[in-house]
Amino acid sequence: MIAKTDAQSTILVVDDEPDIVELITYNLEQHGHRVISASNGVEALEAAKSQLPDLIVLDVMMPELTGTEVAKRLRAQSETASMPIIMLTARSEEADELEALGAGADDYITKPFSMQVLRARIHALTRRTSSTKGERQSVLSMGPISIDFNEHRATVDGKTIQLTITEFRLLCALISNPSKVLSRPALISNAIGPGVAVTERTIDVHVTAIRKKIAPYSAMISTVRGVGYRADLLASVEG
Amino acid sequence: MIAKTDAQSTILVVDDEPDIVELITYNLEQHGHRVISASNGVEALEAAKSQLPDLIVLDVMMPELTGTEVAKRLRAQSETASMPIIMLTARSEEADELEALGAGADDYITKPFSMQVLRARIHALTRRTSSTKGERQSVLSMGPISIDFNEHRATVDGKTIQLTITEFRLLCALISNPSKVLSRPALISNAIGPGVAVTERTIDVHVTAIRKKIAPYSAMISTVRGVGYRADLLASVEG
DNA sequence: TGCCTTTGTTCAGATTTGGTAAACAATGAT
DNA sequence: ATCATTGTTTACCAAATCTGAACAAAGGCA
Repeated sequence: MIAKTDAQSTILVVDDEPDIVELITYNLEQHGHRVISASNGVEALEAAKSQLPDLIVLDVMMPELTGTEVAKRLRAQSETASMPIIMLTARSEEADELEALGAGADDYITKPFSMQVLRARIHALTRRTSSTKGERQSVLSMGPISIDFNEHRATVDGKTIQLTITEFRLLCALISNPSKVLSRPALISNAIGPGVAVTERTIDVHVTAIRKKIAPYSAMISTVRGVGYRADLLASVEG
Repeated sequence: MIAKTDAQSTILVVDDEPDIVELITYNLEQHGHRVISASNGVEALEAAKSQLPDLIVLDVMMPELTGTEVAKRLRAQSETASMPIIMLTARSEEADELEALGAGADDYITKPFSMQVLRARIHALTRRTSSTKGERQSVLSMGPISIDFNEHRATVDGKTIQLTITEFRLLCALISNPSKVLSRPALISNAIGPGVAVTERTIDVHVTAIRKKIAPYSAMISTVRGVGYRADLLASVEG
């Protein structure tokens, strides 16, 4: 989970101009996305429903079904209701933008646009949507503890502490979900590997090790009896 | 009343020009948002951490700490890492936009902008985050008592109370069914486990324990003689 | 009122759960 | 091959918690 990039997301590109579709498709594929396309609203709705892409890039001006209308219908269907939508348009009128956003679009870009900007916006949106984790930020901190994902290092009060891989991942999982209680199975799945069968008590052993190493802040990882563990700033205050 | 006022969101507005702050504040308040403001990056970081707003409107060009830098630091703190950020800027250079989005902003608007557009984008962003953040209703409240499932934590008048797992589940069952009487067998099935055989009187013991811990609101859990228990706001009013 | 049922409360044994050390296994380096 | 490091399991202990029993209190009813 830690090294997950947004690279694998599937993106549906909808435009009635083949050139535009091809341009976007090519560029996004170059950057590691899986791309499917549609050239009109009806196709777009079908593709969205059957393929469940992670994001839709949707042209507003299309014959028959406009992008706005497509967005509305997507929002009305429970399977696609929360699918991120970026609208493309040649017109930059404020009214158009309001209509698009009102129809349920998450973002609105006017043509001509730079592919870099489109990618940045796709990234911003998928980062938020793509499930619960995966802040790609390289350093994340919680009170006196901070973690550098890239360098695979953790520091307490600015001093580096020596964590093993498993301990590091466990601490990441806990700190990435502040105050949230994570069950032992969830922690195993996060820190050791999904589907790997290990005793739940293994987690306890690692937690003990981490607590020793983050002293004097060991209370930041609190045990929730019968449920799991939680990383929390307040816990250390209260004792 | 049981309904809470999270219908309108709290928004942090950050800009070093007082006029802009006032304009945005006034307009957003007119539309039912709660607004807090900051005039520089340091204030912004403090406010974001202590107030935990639902969204931040952040000017890029500020003395000392730039908006981009503020965004990066927010993303690096686990408490604020997933806070939605809309960047404002006077410049519409592509490089600026990429830098802002790269720093973790969710959206980017160039000045001069229309308040309608800003509101529409705020709406689009809060709609998305409020729906995806709590994968399931993570917090449930009834008067002074509230329960957070993710954090596995119950609070009375904002103060955390220490519940055992059975007490926690029992309270959940009761509060999830406001004013509804739950029989002891139903409570056993809910809080202890379906099919688990325990004496019905065990529930009484746990209810007693809960009542002590939620004092002075112990009357919120009322006994219905011969039937079971009920959690109810009104019960505490009449005392 | 007096009787009987239901509920409140306390308490102690039984049980579950978590902390930790140590044994054991696996992995990787020299 | 040997050793060091890390991961996992196991075992034992301590602590938290559950639960049934016992008794007191309250409520309902004739």
